[in-house]
Amino acid sequence: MEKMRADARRNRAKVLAAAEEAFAADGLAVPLDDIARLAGVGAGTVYRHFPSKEALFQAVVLERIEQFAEEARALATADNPGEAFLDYFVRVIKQASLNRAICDALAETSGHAFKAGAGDGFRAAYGELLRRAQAAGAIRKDIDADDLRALIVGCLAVERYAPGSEHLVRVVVDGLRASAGN
Amino acid sequence: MEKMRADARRNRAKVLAAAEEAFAADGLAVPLDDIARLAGVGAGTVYRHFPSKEALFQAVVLERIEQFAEEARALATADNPGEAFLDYFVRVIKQASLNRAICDALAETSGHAFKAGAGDGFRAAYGELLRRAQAAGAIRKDIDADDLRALIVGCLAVERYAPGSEHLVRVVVDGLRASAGN
DNA sequence: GACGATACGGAGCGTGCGTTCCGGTTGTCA
DNA sequence: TGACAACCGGAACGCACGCTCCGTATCGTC
Repeated sequence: MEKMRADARRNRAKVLAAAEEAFAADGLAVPLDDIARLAGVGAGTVYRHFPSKEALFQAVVLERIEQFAEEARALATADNPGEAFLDYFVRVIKQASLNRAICDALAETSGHAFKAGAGDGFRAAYGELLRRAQAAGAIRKDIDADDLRALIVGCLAVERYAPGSEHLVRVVVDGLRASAGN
Repeated sequence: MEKMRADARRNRAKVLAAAEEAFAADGLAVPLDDIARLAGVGAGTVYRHFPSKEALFQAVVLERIEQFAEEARALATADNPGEAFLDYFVRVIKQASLNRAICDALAETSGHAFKAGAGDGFRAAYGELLRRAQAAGAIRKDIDADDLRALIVGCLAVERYAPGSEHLVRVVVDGLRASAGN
């Protein structure tokens, strides 16, 4: 991984960049040949660097998910936990809706992808944000971190079905406030 | 359609029944050969009765959608428009979440399916329910019928990601109440 | 019962995609 | 600079699926 030949390292980077772009545009559905062509590389070269299309997808996506986790951790000490949480919730949805790779990754149910602890940092981070907002009395208490992820997936589906309708996310946000149900 | 041979009519019914079951279980993704086998019929026979897999899917799904529309029309004169609307909203989601064919049909974006007026009865029916509930001051006024459909699609995504979590639908329901945002 | 029309079944075609294989090329190091 | 190992490209394989084709079986009718 470090003592790679120069061209190998170069090609690996090109593949990653191409995959990032292609997956962002069309999600996991993009054919691997398209990624290879976009990278200016043969399909075999992709497989020399990544054991499968799925692995390449995860390599691209995990980095981005980790960015989300980082953002969440930075907000963990915010003055207003309720605001911080809701802003974060909305921002994640807005960002993810611009990137089909992230959508597909978050919606991944079968678990064969991020089961092995990957993405857990993300979960822990927004879970903490949620807990603080609930403790501050800003967010209803009958939901947990997993529920939240499900809601994010749902909002992404809404955004995909009716692009650019942020007021629908606001419906969910209003439903999350403590004043609503619970 | 009427002067069909007896076996043809029989096989058509068998195909429809099999398709209903298979699509309900796995949505549009189910291979057509599976439907044929389940119906005890060759693939060619399916194509004699339906020009394409998509057409068969619509034949199965439209009937069901029309049931939803009927239900909505029956509720249009209910005493409490707010309650009637929300109950209907929840019931549609609950029913649809048990049937992947319906989920796929409702989430259909590309429009090549129900564009030609099909399913418009459904839209009109729940639109009317929504309008009455809004007029009664029970539901926020910044959403329309299309928004509602998007929310249904979102709730179905939630239900698919986290099966059996009805309290998440309640989050959306609470967000829809007039007391929430608007 | 026999004949024409109609319908049936399932093998086969075309396509798209993930993955593998291998002859040729290129980087690296002595 | 020569030689070996690492690497590359892209043709080819296997598989799945939508759809078609055609020899055969079945139905309706006289």
